[in-house]
Amino acid sequence: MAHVIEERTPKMSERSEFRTRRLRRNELPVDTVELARYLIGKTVVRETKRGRVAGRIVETEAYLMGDKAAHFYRGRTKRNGSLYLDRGHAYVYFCYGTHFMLNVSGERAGVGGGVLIRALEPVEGIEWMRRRRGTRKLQDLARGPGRLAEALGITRGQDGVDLTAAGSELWLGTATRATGEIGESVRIGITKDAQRVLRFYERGNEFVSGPKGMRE
DNA sequence: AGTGCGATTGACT
DNA sequence: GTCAATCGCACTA
Repeated sequence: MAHVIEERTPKMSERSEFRTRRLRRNELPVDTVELARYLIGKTVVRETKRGRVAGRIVETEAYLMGDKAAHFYRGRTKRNGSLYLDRGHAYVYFCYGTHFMLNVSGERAGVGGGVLIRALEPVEGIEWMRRRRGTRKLQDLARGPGRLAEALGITRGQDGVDLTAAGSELWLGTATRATGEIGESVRIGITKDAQRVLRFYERGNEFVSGPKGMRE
């Protein structure tokens, strides 16, 4: 078995010496909008047999009760049930017949609320992200909700996973470094309740999705 | 049982 | 800039 030894010094984003710890449920705000802000700078970690893939959250959107753009606007259904689990559970939605999207439930059990994770700054397992995504370009690995899910190998199989449970295959971790200033804007790609300011992102971060004006 | 469409992406003019 | 891909699900009947 031949091994290729990387001789150059890895870039900061490729080092796996960062430290992160699984967030406990009682550390998560009990409010979807607060959670959407809180999650900026935190990590999403995916554990597989092959190893760990992780990224730093740089963009989120909140979906609330009474919000026409929310998947649970018309009530609880077979598909959206995970959005009614206690805060910190995964809701994975299959969209356009091609992409999965990762959300984190944001309220107490029985109340609907979700935070869509829209973009990650790759932190660990970058070679695995490249293989899953079929591109080398660091900026395109997890910039956008569909890309992010693909990079982490997330499918409906992860729907309902408790992101705070010990040993879960997918979890939320503490920040690996200081979080920058948080910007706000309207949400991307929706048509109903489109004027509401419920998108949050780390200002100036190159891994945030959307046009230039929505990243600064 | 049939239908319309969506919290996107990548390829192409 | 435009546009097709491609599927499950919720809604109508």
